[in-house]
Amino acid sequence: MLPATRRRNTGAAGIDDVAGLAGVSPSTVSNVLNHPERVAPATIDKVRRAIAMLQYVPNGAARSLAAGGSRSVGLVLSDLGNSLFVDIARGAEERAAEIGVSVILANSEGRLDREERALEVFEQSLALGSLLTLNDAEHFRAIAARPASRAPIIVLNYHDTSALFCSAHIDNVHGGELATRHLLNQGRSRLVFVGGPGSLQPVDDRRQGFERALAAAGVRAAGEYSPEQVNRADGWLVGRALAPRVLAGEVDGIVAASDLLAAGIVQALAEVPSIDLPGAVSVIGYDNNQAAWDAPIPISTVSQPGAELGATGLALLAEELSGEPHQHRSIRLQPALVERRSTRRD
Amino acid sequence: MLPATRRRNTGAAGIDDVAGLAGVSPSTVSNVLNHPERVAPATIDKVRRAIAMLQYVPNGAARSLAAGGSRSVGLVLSDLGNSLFVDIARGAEERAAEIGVSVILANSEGRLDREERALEVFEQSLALGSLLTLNDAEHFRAIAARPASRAPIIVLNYHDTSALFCSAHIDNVHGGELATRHLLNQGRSRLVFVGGPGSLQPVDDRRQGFERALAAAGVRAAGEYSPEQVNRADGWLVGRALAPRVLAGEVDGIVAASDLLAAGIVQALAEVPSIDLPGAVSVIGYDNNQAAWDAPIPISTVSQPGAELGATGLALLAEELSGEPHQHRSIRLQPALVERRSTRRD
DNA sequence: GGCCTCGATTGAAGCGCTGCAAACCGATGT
DNA sequence: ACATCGGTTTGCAGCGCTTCAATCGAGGCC
Repeated sequence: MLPATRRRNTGAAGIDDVAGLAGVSPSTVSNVLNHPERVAPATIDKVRRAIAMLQYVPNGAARSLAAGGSRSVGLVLSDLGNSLFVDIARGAEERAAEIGVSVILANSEGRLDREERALEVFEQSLALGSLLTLNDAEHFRAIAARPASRAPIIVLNYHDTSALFCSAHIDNVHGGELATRHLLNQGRSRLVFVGGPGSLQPVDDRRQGFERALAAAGVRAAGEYSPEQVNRADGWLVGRALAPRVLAGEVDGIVAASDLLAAGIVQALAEVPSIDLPGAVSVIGYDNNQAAWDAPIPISTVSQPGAELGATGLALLAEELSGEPHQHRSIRLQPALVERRSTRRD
Repeated sequence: MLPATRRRNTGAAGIDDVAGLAGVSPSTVSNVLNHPERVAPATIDKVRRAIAMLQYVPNGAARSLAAGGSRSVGLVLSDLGNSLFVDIARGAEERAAEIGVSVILANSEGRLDREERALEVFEQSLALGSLLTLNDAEHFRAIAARPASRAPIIVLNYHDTSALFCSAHIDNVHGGELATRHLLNQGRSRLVFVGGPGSLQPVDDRRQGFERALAAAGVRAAGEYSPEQVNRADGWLVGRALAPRVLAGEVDGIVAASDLLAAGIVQALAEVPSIDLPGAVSVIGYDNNQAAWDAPIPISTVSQPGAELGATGLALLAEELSGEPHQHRSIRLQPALVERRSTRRD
């Protein structure tokens, strides 16, 4: 077991040592660090030199305590394996750098306990605020029910009407429509939707988009499938189940809620030699993951502006922290269709 | 621009409020939080109730300051897009949970400035220590040259003999041998190695393994290629260059330093109809990324125990923090061969 | 019954830094 | 020569918590 804390008195230089060496008061050293504009250039120089000489590293805890806050924001990601979240992190980091704060990350694996734990850690390290990616109503409620934290939370990748938080998300309903309309435009009319557990908001929204697009076109769905998960193995199973229906001409287009799912489906379908893909059936995925790119038959998909989502989240946080009178709001970003071979009818 | 700090006096409950409500002294509340064994059970109960009632959240900065340290460790990852690093994070988190600390992540994108910045942030938030993934000697030197930080640093995915830090890495030389021997065992003898910039230690080690395996078999290499990067596009270019040599029978096996590279090569080769793959040429990658799985022809690869690497790093850190007399050491983990279709000769 | 012991509790002293108001100082205006 | 005025610098009072020595009280022992 680790010792509860580090030893005190690590012999490291403190602000007083720097002040002594530079021949100024500790306050001046502090000012050099935090409000250089108030300090005469010559003094800044002296102090900087002393800092370098002593290899002084300010104690962040003391700083945060005295100042009442830090210069970092937390970002809780629900799936590091999904490039969407990596993009979110990149976008947030870029925007953070612009306004001079740093981003610290945590990985929740989509588990509520870990989401809460991460928020707690961020709060305790006095983060200015936290961005949290969420994808399910139950988690949202749990987070909303938490004792109001000191620092604001921005919810990403989830939308609701409660206005409890600022939030930003990508329009999955529209994304679902985009994918579905793409197939309809190619003359497909016997479409099925394959989505994971309906409790995941993004998946459910995509399904709604699917239905909406069909309704607009006056077409009836040829079915919906809900595997337990949205991964490749489940996609493969669904693909197996779908193969006979494709052969029977009952299904000529498949809208999948994720690229992994789509990749599994394509793989299963490709194993049946008599199925011509994409001739007889179009498959479209969602997310624009590497899986879609890499597939034997590159898979059409809907790409999400992850970096923009991260940047937007950070901007919302900055806005909320700015001190201006603030009204929670929700920003919606739009996904885009990416056409590849799995939906090309030559 | 953000305000430098949060407002003071956020009306949130403090330890004194809890103490007041529970009818004990602040010290006792602190003891309940940090040394419950010193407090009478009945008192613990009272205090816990008061904490819940007031939704008290201890101020981490004050805690860290007073205690001289926090309960979290930092982990700087160089490429969130590569599943190896995600695995490292998972392994480290799991091990951290076991010993009751939390892991905070930062993404360096393999850039030195960001590596340093992240370490700084971790230090300032008084992390117990940091794990840092590194992959190039220049960065290693820069980190080693840093003013000695308060908290220990463990280097991951890089090895050296300096014993400046504890470190853990995966034996890339052996991995390279594994890959190469696999091709040799299948009767391939005209092998080329395709690796990225030699400055990347993992890539260079894999190349060494390649050479060592050839030397042991008494075979001469049919060439080495060093694209700028180790991504798919560069792989594709190399594949193009290699195609005529494959057709001419000069090359019958390709050892690539990454799966992305291998995927690009396979793609380029597959575009030449007269090349039989894997009949005429075997291709093997490295990393066991999704790219290898997903490829039109699934690519054999070398899988790395990323989670184990992360867990090992955390164990080393715990050891170094334990206070026992400590000697820096370096742990080497072994990769494993994963056979797929790209090297199957039927 | 008085004295000692030991677990439980407490008061006070910081942890290292920042913010603020007061102090300082050379320059300017009259 | 003196009051005034910005730009600089400084001393002081905490930030909210932990720690440690000191205190308290209830048994236990002779």
